[in-house]
Amino acid sequence: MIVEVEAYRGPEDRASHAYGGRRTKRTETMYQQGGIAYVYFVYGMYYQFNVVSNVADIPHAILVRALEPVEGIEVMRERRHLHPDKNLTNGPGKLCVAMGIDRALDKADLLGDRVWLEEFQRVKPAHIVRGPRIGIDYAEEWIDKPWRFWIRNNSYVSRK
DNA sequence: CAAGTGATTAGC
DNA sequence: CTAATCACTTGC
Repeated sequence: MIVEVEAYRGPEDRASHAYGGRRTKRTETMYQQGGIAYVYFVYGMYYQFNVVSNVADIPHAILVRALEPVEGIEVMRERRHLHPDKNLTNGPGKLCVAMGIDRALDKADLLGDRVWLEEFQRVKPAHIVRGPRIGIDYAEEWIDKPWRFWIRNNSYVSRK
C-alpha cells in the first residue's frame, strides 16, 4: 500500500529531471502519455519508482517514496537481507529492492502484468498530510513547495 | 554524520 | 572526452 509520494512538475519545477524542458534519453519516459512507470538509477546503487501522470509531452510524475507491505513480505525480507519489517519499504530506494523493481520496468504499462497499481483502501483526505519534498536542496524557490504527501501516523513513511 | 557508487548530463 | 552531480541508504 502506497503511504508516501512526491509530485514533480516539469518543466517549471527546478527539482524535476525535466526542468526547463530537458528531454534526454532518461527523461523521455516522463514525456509519454501517463499511466506508465518512470524508473531511474541514482547514487550509484538505487532505483526510484515513479508514476508518469499527465498527457503526452507534459513531463509530470509522482515519486513513490514509501509503502506499507501487504503481501509477499517473506520475499521482501529476502531481497532486503533480513532487515526488520519496518525497514523493508520505508524509502524510495528500499521499496525498489523489496519489490524487485529495476530499469527493465522503465516505461512499463501500469495497467499491465509486470508491475501495476490497483485500488486497495480508500484513505480519508483528512488523514493525508503534506510537506516539503526531500533531497532536493538544489531546487531553489521550489524547495519549499509542499508536494510531499503521506498518510498521517503511518509508521512506514520514510521520515516523521 | 559521511562515505559509497556509477549512470547521466553538460560542457568542452 | 572529462568531471560534477545526484528525487538515497547504511553503518560508524
